[in-house]
Amino acid sequence: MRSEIIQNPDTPIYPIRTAAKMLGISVYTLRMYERAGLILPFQKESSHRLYSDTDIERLKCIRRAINEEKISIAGIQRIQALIPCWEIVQCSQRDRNQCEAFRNHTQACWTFNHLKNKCKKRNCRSCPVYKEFIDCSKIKNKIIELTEKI
Amino acid sequence: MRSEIIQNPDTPIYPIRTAAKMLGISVYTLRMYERAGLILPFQKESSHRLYSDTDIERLKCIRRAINEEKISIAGIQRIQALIPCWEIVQCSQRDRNQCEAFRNHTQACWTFNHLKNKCKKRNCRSCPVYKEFIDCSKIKNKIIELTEKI
DNA sequence: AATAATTGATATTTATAAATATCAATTATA
DNA sequence: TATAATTGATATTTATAAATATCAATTATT
Repeated sequence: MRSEIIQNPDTPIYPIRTAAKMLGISVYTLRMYERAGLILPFQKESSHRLYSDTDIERLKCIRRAINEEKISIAGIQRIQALIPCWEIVQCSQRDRNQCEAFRNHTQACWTFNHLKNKCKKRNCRSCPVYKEFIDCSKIKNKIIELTEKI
Repeated sequence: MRSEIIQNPDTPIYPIRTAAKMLGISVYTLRMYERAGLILPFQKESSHRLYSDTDIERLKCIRRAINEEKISIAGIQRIQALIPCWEIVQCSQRDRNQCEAFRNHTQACWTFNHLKNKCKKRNCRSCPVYKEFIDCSKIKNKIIELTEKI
């Protein structure tokens, strides 16, 4: 409430119950989405989750996809798996070969442990792959953009 | 039965009832998939549908996606909409500007009437965009391939 | 000190997509 | 000529995903 004017929308501020209330859903549902790899809330040292305004936006998007657009959770996972992360983070051929996410086509890259490639040091929550695709509907435009460079 | 040895798998031979039996589903379901734009069966001059062996394969894939992988029909539509058709058929900038499918991100290109661009003359059923993606899981590899050319 | 969040496994409810089935009049097939 | 496919709109059934809710022991927050 206090510093809302200067608040960065990416700052994790809402505890899970507050986030659930803002979205009109239960805490259980929020955790279900997290287990499915659709979201990546901020984890404090204490292991308590915190959600930012951007997280809330992302979640609204997910809710819309499920409830209005009738895409199942498994469907959203498959769509997110098509984000061309290897181009966004500029993976080398070696990085790709070492990357489980690169080979996979069922889950978003941020649901993997990147132990062997350049994403090892990266915090997925602040990675452009995660941040750029709050809205699933932007993936096609990204693919267009990347194939246009040729 | 007769010429099965020399039969091209793309030749439309099975009437809808036969196709339904081969898949263990009803004729209604088959038409539902068609209305959703997931398949494009051959239409005779008489307007009766005929399905090829390749169509049956495609349908098995769709069944697997729905029943085992738990992707909803709306989800499959969104995934198919991400096939980079503009690259496969080599659309010009002008073609793209004239193409409804290019702008869309909810349905596969073959569900549109291509009246104004190079696909106008094309029969989607024999188009490589349709033929190459019998299996949805191949889309990511295509995107990789196309972004690798750079 | 009281309230809230954590884990994970499981159970229940509810909402709805998917699948099947009508209808009837028409046309095509074998 | 009997059987099968066509249209489109609508209705019903059924299967299951999505959502909510348990549990209890532990830890964190305010």
